[in-house]
This record gives sequence, C-alpha cells and structure tokens, in this order.
Amino acid sequence: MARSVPTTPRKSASQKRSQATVEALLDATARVLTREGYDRASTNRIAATAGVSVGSLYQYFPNKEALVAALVSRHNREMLELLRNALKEVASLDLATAIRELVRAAVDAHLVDSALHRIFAEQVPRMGQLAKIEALQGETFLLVRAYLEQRRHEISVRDLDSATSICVTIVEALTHDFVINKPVTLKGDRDRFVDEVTRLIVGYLRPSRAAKPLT
Amino acid sequence: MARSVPTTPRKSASQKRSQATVEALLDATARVLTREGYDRASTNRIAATAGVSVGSLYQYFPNKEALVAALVSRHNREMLELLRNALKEVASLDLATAIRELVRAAVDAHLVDSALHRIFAEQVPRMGQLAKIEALQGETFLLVRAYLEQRRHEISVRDLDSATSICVTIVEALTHDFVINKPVTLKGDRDRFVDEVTRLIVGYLRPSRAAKPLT
Amino acid sequence: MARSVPTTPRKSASQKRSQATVEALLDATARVLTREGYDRASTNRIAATAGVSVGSLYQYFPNKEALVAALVSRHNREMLELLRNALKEVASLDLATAIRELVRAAVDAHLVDSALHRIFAEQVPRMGQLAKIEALQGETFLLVRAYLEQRRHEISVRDLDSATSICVTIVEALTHDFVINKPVTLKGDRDRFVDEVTRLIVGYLRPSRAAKPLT
Amino acid sequence: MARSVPTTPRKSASQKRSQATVEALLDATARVLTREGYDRASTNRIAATAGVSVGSLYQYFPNKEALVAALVSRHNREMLELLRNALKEVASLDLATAIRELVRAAVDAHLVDSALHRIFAEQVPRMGQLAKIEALQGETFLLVRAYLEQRRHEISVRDLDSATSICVTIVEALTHDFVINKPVTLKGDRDRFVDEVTRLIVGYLRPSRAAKPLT
DNA sequence: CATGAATGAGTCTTCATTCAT
DNA sequence: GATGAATGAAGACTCATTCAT
Repeated sequence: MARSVPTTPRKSASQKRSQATVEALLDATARVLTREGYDRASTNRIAATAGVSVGSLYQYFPNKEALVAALVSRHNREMLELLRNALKEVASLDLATAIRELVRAAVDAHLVDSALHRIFAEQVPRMGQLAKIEALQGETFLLVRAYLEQRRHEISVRDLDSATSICVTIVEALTHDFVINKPVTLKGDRDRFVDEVTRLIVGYLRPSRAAKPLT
Repeated sequence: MARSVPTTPRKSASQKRSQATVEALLDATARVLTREGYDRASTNRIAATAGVSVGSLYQYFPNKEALVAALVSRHNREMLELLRNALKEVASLDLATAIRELVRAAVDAHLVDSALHRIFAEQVPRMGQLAKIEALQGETFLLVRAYLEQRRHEISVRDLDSATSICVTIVEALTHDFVINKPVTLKGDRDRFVDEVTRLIVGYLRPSRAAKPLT
Repeated sequence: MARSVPTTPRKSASQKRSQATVEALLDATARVLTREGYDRASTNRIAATAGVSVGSLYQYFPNKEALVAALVSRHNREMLELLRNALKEVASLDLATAIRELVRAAVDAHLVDSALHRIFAEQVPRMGQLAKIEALQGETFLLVRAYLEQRRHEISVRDLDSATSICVTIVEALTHDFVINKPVTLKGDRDRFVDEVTRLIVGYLRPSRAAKPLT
Repeated sequence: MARSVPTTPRKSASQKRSQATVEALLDATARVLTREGYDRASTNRIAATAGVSVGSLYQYFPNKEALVAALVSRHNREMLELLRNALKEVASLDLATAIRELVRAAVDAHLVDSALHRIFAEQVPRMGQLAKIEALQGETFLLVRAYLEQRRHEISVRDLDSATSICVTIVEALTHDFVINKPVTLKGDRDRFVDEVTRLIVGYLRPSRAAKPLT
C-alpha cells in the first residue's frame, strides 16, 4: 500500500493529522454528550463541535454507535489504568489497608470525568457493540480476582468468584452513587465514605469467627 | 389519581372506559418498550399496540415522556408494594432472618418484570424520569430506614442514615445484577445469592466486636 | 378495527383523502421523473411537487423504490389495458390484419406517456422489487401467447412459446425505438412503420412455403 | 487516444505508467459496476479497487461521468471489433449463411462481458452517456447498412435505411434478451436461437413473392 | 371524545470533488 | 505527479405532535 518515496515525515504528518481528528472527535463527543445528553448528541453536532465536517467523522467511525463505543473504550481505559496502578501500589499491604486504598482509587476513577461517566451509566443504550461498557466490568473483575487470589490466606469466603463479583458490583454502585448523587448522608465526606465501604468489604471478605449465628 | 366517589353511574362508566384505555396504553408501552427498546418505541407504535389511535393516546398523556413516566410510576408502585408486604411479615423476626427475607423480596421485586426494569434502568433516565426513579429510591430509603430504626438495638453502626443508604444501594445493585446479568458465578442459584447478600448485610450492620485491628 | 359509529361518509371521506394523496404522489413522481430524471428525483422533491409532506409520502410508501414501483405498475396497467382492448377487437380478423392492429395498439400504448416510458426503460434500476417492470413483459407474453394459440392454424412456426417471446420482444423494441428515437428513416411516418413491422411479424409467423433454402 | 511515436524512452516510460493506471481504473470501474451496481459505484471505491488514490483518478478523468464514458467506449470498441471481423469473414457468403454468422457474432459480442453490458443497458443512460451508446448504434448501423448495400441484389425490401434500422434493433433486442434474461423458452439453446433469428431476418429481407395479400 | 392523515424538523449517512502535503 | 484527509451539500427516512373530520 505504501508507494515509493513516502518520506516518513509525510506519512507521519498525515497520521498525526488523522489522529488529531480522531482525538478531536472523541473530545467533542464527550463534550456534547455531557452538555446535551445522549439523545441530543447528533453526529452533525459532534462534528461541528469538533470543528470537523460530518464526512470526516464517518471517515473514522462507521456510525454513531461506534463513535460512542470508542469514547467509552477510552474512558474505560483511563479508569482501568487507575485501578492497575492502585493494585501495584497496594501489593504488599495487608488486606484492610489495601482495600481502603483500592476504594479510594475507585472514587478517583469515578472522578476522572464523572459527568461523562454518569451519561454512560444512565443514557447510553446497552445494545450492540456498546456491550463494551460491560467489558470494563470484565477487566475489572479479572484484576480484582487476581489480587484477591494472591491474598487468599487473608480471606475466608469460599467462592472467590462470587466474592469478587460482589465486591466489584458493590464498590461500583456505592462509588457511583457517592460521586454522582452525593448522598445526603455522606455529602462530600470522602474519608467517611471510604471508611464505611472499607469496613463493609473487609467485613465481608474476612468475617471474624465471632460472627454470630444467623438463625 | 383516581377520582374518589364517582357520583353518577354514567360518569363512572365513562371513567371506567377511560381507565381501561389508560391501562391498555400502559401495557402497550411496557410491551413495546421491552420488545423494541426505548429508541424504537414510538407513540404511534404504542397506540397501535394498544389498539387505540394516536389521538387517543394524546388525550390521556400530554406527551411521550408523561406516558413513560406513568408506566414507571406503576412499576415502582408494584415493586414498593412487595417491599411493604415483606416488611410487615418480617417485623417480628430477628435481624438476620429478616434481612434474608427482605433480600428475597428484593429479588422478587426485580422479577416482577425484569425486562421492563432493565429498560428503565438502562434507557429511561435519558428523559426527565430520573425524578420518578429517585422517588422509588427515596421511598425505599424511608421504609428501610424506619425498619432499621426499629431494630436499632441489633445494629451497631453509628450513622443509621448512611447505613440505610448503603444497604439500599447494595441490595439494589446486587439484585439487579443477579436478575439482569445472571452473573456466571451464581447463575441462577438464588438461594446461594440470598445467603451471600444476607451475610454481607448482616456483617455490615452487626459487626462482631471480634472484627479486629485493620492493621 | 372499525370502532363504533364510524358513519360511512367519515370513513369514505378519509379514504378519499388518502387515495387523493396517493394519486397526487404518483402523479408527482411521474412529473419529477420525466422532468428531472431518476437520479434527481428525491423523495423530498416528489413530496413537495405533490404538495404533500415527506411524512405523508412515507405513510403510503415504505421507500423510494416502492413509490416508483407503484408508478410503474400503474403505467403498466394502462398499457396492458390498451393491449387487452386491441386483442378483443381483433379476435375475429385474419392474422395479418389483426397483427397490423396490434402493432398499432403497441404504438398507442407507447404513446400513453412516452416520456415516462422512456425513463422507465432507461433509468430505473432493474433491481429489487422493480423487477415489476418485467412483470409487464410477463403479462404481455401470456396475452399474446393466448391469442396466437387461438390462431394456431394460421401460424406455421413450431414452438409457439419461442415465437411469442420473439414477437413480443421485437414489437416492444421497435415500437420503443420508433416512439422514443423517431429513427431518421421513418421519422414520424407511423403508417409505414406499422406496415413494415406487420410484414416482419407476419412473415415470421406465416412463412410462405416458397421461402427458399437457407443453405 | 494513444499518442503516436513516443520519442524519448523516458517519456514513453511514464506514458506507459499512465496508460497502465488508466487501464487499471477502467478495469476497476467495470468490476465495481458489475459487482455493486451503478449507484454504489463511488469514485473512492473504484480508486481503491484499482489500487490507486482518488486523487490519481481525478488526474486522468475530470469526473465520474468521464470515467464511465471511457469504459463504455472501450466496451463498444470491443463489441464493434467483433462485428467488423464477422463482416469480413462473411463477405463472400450468400445472404442467409451470412446473416446466420452475423447473428452468431452478435451473441458473441453480448457475451464479451454480459454483466457489464447489462449495467450499461439498464443503468448508465442515467448519465449523459446516451451519446456513447447511440454512437455504438450509429456505427453498427453504418457497418450493417454498408453490408446490405453490397448484397442489395439479394434483398427485396425497398427502403434499405429502414430495413437496416429494423434489423439492427431487432438483433440487438433479441440477443440482449437471450443473453441477459435467458428466456425460458430458449434457455441456453444457442443454436436454436440463432436459427430462429436468422429465419426472422432473412424472411424479412428476402420475402418470397409467395407472401400473399395481407388483406 | 375518537380517529388517523398530515406535518416537517431533524437524524444518520454517502459521495463527488478538492487540495495541502 | 501521487496521496488520502477533508469537505459539505444532499438524500432517505423517522417520529412526536396536531387537527380536521
């Protein structure tokens, strides 16, 4: 495909141009999405916001869904990055401290672009290729599951899979609620929130034998 | 909403017919919503499904949003009803058993019409319906909060508001996930699911003093 | 579907209205098609020309293709009508005279709306449901075939199917050419044209035994 | 079109490259046209298929129309070539045998690239290409007319122009139908088809005196 | 009150063509 | 000359809503 004499700068120049366009489109999508909501985010509006023609948009994304999917991917990648880093830094700590740090990281992740995250959670139809949203959950599951595996000796639940799934769902839900709705009861008190969630998770993973009969 | 004490039989008759039409429209909305998704649920399609003209639809609902809002309300009422009943039946039981029953009720509530519930959760917030959904959360919060208050002596958390909020959010998220996504790890094993969630909640509300140093 | 008290005038009124709209759309399609050509005939333009909104167009025709197909149908029906009448009037005549009249009818048929016919022949893509264009050929084939069958004794070709097919194709092609291109050689001389074609066809169907060795 | 006597080798080399590009573009156009149809044959797609950039396409052809026109020309040239050859080989034969060979040649001509020919016949007239197509008809007319002139003594029709026009139109129509639609009645039986058409034409050009009163 | 035909703004998407590199 | 990114006008089609009957 590359013809003769395609001086690298040329190719790289056009590559850079393309990439800039794509970047601009994703940014515009995020902006329009958060400012106008999913339904009012038309491809024309997005292109205009990106300072690009609709034609260019369709040069890079086959349809609106793909565009949003790409943005979701990018956002997910950013959030996962935070989780990965947190897991690294936490590797040698004891469970409780580690969990606390991880919860803190979860809050940070949700703060990356909470408005956008809210749109994703509330408005983007989970259909077709947009199932990518769930992919985040999948990756998260695997990372957390690996971590817990490694801390197996500090954990007393039997089924690690279920436990992982539960923890991930819980932290996601609570963090989301905390960041998005700022629940009246914890309004902004981030430390108390982290404490509370940590206690919840640790209590679940490492129930003291003293835990009384449930019947 | 239902006018009280219909005076003349004639009036009541027409009221009954109206009521039936409204009912038919809501049913049709639910059907179309679950079968076609929010985006393809047009008022024309809904009216057709209800066996009514679009004109009639607009006789009863000023716009599409109001129609969906009414359906959300109806659905919420049904789910809350289950919760209220469960709370009554559970009043005299000890905390752990009670929680178990309440979790079970939560699953039942999500099974009332899980497909519809999914649509509401994933697509409806696009509209101004957040209010309605939050209203459900609000009512739920109040009911649960009242129940926990009454069991205060069995609960060792300090801030009952936070605890309520956390419990409600958790149960909602886990139940939703369980019903909608049938997580691989618990696929369909409802009893194990209920056990696990119960243990989680009880452990959180009534931590054994034995829960030792986190460091 | 019919509700109570739908006084026939009402129903018929709206039926009349609908029908008028459909008629207007088909007329507009013909006009736009002949004036602008197939490619420039957009649904919006057609609707505008019909004095109707695009929405109405799509109320009656699922897409542009269907609209054109309906017009083709209508046009075909008109042309076939002429053929049917001619066949009736010709039933008792001898073959040669009959053929002459039929050729004349073919010319008339092509003159019904020759501009439109030209567009159909030259510009309408023969794809999808537009295969209806060929349906005309099919019906024509059957009618002519039936006629020839009935005149079997005056015809000396062996395979009546082939003969029918050939006659139909020939007459269509020549008539089309005559009407559309007014070939220099016969410019407008309709009687000479009819004579010539008649001689051609009759010579083919009823070759005199005297026809010399072809080898 | 090919410049004559390329002087310098260098120039000739680049000319050869240009020529190759043009050839590639025409081939690609034919491929895309037959595979996708006229409507979906975009210049971008054609360029891509040719392994060339759109820019290059526009270097050689001012617009899409010119590109298709060139392809039509090439195709016409190929078909005419077959006709010319057939006329040469047939020069000394008697009329009936000659006609038979010419009809055979017509079928061959239509088989050169029948898919492409179909597209030209059905879709291309949409553009200004009618000229090109009529040019083919024109050339064909002249060639055939010259041939018939030369066989004047074997032909008993009066107006040779009309006769030529009719023969050309007939053979084109029948052959086209035979090749494209494979009429049920003659499905694939090429020899019978050629026989039949030959009989038709010869009967028309050389009617035996025995052909009786038409009245 | 019911009906359903009509409306038309607004969406997504394509494609011939240009032009900076 | 070649490249291919960018353009934007234009087209097909949908749908919430209105209103004459």
